[in-house]
Amino acid sequence: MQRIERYIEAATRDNTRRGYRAAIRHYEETWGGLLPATAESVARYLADHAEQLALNTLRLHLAALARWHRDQGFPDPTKAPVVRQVMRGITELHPAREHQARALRLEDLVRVDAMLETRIRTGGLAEALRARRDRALLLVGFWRAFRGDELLRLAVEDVRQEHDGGLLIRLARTKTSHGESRDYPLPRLSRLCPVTAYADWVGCAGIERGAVFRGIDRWGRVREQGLHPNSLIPLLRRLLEEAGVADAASYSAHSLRRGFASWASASQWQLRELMDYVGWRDARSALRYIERAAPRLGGRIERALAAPEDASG
DNA sequence: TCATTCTGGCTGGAAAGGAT
DNA sequence: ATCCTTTCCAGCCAGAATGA
Repeated sequence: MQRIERYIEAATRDNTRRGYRAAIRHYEETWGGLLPATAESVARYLADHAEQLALNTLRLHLAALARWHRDQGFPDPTKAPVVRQVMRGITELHPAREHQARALRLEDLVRVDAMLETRIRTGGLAEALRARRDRALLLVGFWRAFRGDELLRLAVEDVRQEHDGGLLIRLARTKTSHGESRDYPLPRLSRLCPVTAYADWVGCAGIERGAVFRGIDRWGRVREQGLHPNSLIPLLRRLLEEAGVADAASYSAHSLRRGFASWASASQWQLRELMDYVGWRDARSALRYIERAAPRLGGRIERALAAPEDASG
C-alpha cells in the first residue's frame, strides 16, 4: 500500500501540488466557494476574478478544481458548457499579455565576464573563488541555454570530458522530460569559454562530487549543498549591476536561455538546429524567440533582394 | 553579507483534443 | 491527415522575512 502511495506522490511535482492547494484555498476561503462545486458556481468564480487574475492563472485554478473533483470521486464541474463558455468569453474580453524574460545580450555577457576575469586575477581569495563560480555559472548557463533549475541541479557526476575538448552534460530530469535522461554537448570556445570556466571553478573549489554550483560564505568556504533555486536571480542581477549593465533588475534566470536563443537566431541558426540544441520538441517554442528577432528579418530580405540567388531552401 | 524560506501569481511547453 | 486550440502540470518570479 505504502508503495502505491510513494508512486502516486512521485507522479506529481511538489510545486504543482502547492499551486493546486493554493488554488483550492483561494476558491474555498478567499472566495467562499463550496466543494464539491456546481458548474454554475465555478462559472461565477471565474467571472468574479476575470479582471484581477491572468488568464493562465484562471486556467490553473480550473485545473486544480478539476483535479480535486476527480480525486474525490465527484463529477467534474469544470467541463460543463457554462464554464467553457465563460472561459471563452474571458479570453475574448481580457486577452493575455504575456511577459517574457528579457534576453541577455552577448555584449553584456562580455562585460560581466571581463569584470569577473579581473576579480579572478586581482581579487582576494574568497572574491576570486566567487568570481570563478559566477563565471562558470554564467557561461555554462548561457551557452547551454539551461533553465535555472537545471543549472543548479547540475552535479559533477553528470559532466563528462569529451575527446574534442568539450564537455558532455547528462541531465536526468528537465522540465519536460521525465523518464529518460538526455546528453547535451558543451563546446570549447576560443573566448567566453564555458569549459575552461567550469574546469577552473571545479578545480579551485576542489569539488569532486555533488552539486557543481554551491554557496560560498564570506570566508571563502564552499558549502556542501548546491545553491538554492531562488538564489539564482539575485545572484545574477547583482553581477549585471556590478558590471554596469543597464536595468539589471529587469533580468532573470531565464534571461540566459532567452539570451542564447536570441543570439543563435540572430546568428542565422536554422530553426531545426536551435530546436535540437536547446531541446525544444515543438517548433513554436523556438519560434517565439525568432519572432523576437524580427527586426533583422527586414535586413535579410533586403540582402536577398540585393543579391538575387537560386531558390534553394 | 550572502544565502534560504515562504507563498501567491504567472509563464512555458508537450500532449490531448478538436476542427477542417 | 493536418493544423490549431485547449489542457495539464512543471517551473519561474516577486518580495518580504529570516538565518548563519
